[in-house]
Amino acid sequence: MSDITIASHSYSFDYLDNKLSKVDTREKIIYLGEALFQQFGYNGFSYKHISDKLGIKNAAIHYHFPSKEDLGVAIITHSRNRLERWKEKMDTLDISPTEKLEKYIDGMYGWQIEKGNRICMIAATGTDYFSIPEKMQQQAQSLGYFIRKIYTEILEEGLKKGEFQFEGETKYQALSILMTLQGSLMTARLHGKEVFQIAKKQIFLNLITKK
Amino acid sequence: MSDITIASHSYSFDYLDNKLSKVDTREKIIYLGEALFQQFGYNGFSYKHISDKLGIKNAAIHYHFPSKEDLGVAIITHSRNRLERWKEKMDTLDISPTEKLEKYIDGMYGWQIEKGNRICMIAATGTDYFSIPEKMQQQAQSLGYFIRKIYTEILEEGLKKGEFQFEGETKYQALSILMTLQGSLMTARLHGKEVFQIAKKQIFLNLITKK
DNA sequence: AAACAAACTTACTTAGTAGTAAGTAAAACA
DNA sequence: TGTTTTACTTACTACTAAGTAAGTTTGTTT
Repeated sequence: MSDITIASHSYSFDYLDNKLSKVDTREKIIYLGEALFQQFGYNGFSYKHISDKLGIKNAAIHYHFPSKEDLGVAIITHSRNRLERWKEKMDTLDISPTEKLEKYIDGMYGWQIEKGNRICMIAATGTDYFSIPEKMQQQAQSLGYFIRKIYTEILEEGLKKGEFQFEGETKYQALSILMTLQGSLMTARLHGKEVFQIAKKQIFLNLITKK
Repeated sequence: MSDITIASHSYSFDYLDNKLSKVDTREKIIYLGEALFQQFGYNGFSYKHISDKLGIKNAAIHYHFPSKEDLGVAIITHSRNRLERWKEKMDTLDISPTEKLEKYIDGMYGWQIEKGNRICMIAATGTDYFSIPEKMQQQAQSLGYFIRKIYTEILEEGLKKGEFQFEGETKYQALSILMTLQGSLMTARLHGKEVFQIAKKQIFLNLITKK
């Protein structure tokens, strides 16, 4: 039984099973919570969805995360930690800005489409912004700035090396690219996965130096 | 009493009062429902929020809209009708593609930021996509294609008249612009209204012919 | 004046939500 | 070996959600 039903929409979490079986309950809750949060929003999932899926009782989740706010905070923290660890690994690679940008786009956005039509953490917190606790809002803000910084640095490097060419300030071009990617994950739900590939293609077309 | 509180976030609806006082209850419900939907999401608002604000009982809303699905459908229909009427008016204006694009961006996205940090209807339906009724999903899809067509036509005209210059297919550039605008409304919640202006600026920088 | 329908209210049901208090089994510790 | 701690379960509470059935008021039609 690897399915979960929310609002008559049955969703498969098979892809989580492998990971879930290897870690403890606390981590399982965060993993599943993260997926649910990015698929159904903060108001769209409950402790029961998680406990049913994990074969435990809802009180068990309250043991690990007394309030939903605690869980929400843990989810964003987990998401950020994973991104930071991944960035460290990426930084050791000696690749061109163009390759780097593509790896970042695929690593941060591409897989979310494949794995259950998720939207990114910034979009997930953004849409529910006025109904999530203040702590989560602050975390999301900070995560957003962190991501903007990453992309600004990549564009900066691409400019210097002459691989990229664009108008306006680098940090604003980076922000613009991120907003496009955010929007593409959402639009992909309505109009299909292809729109993400289209977004990616247009981003590079608008960026790569014309010869 | 012009405020409504959802998840300890009090929100002002003053700007609706003027309009609300002139129309009947059914229309008031749709007006307010639309605002709430775009601010808090489909799962984030209830009949009680609406009835409290309008000084009626929740059953009164059920009289006009037996199920929440009926209300949701009415909200998207209303949103689409307004856009269609507005487009008809816009089509009579004899303005350049550049001016036209700016008017469309401000008319469809700009005011949403000012009036209660709304996200656009496509983003609102996209984030809650898996927990909204199928009818709403279909309507949202159709509305999305309609909007894409509008922007594609503007870009097409701009290309012909030599005002715009961009890489890739016109319909994909239009889609890319729309996704950027969508993302900007969401990011504006976390990082402030300025990001919408930045998005707009970058869109035009990437579009306007360099001399 | 009587009948009817529109637009509600009152009062309720059912189901789901976050959260809690008290108890339990097994592992870790002293 | 006895005690404490960890990780739960059982069994609840308080609350909010959508939705409904029956009654009430008000205005309109016949």
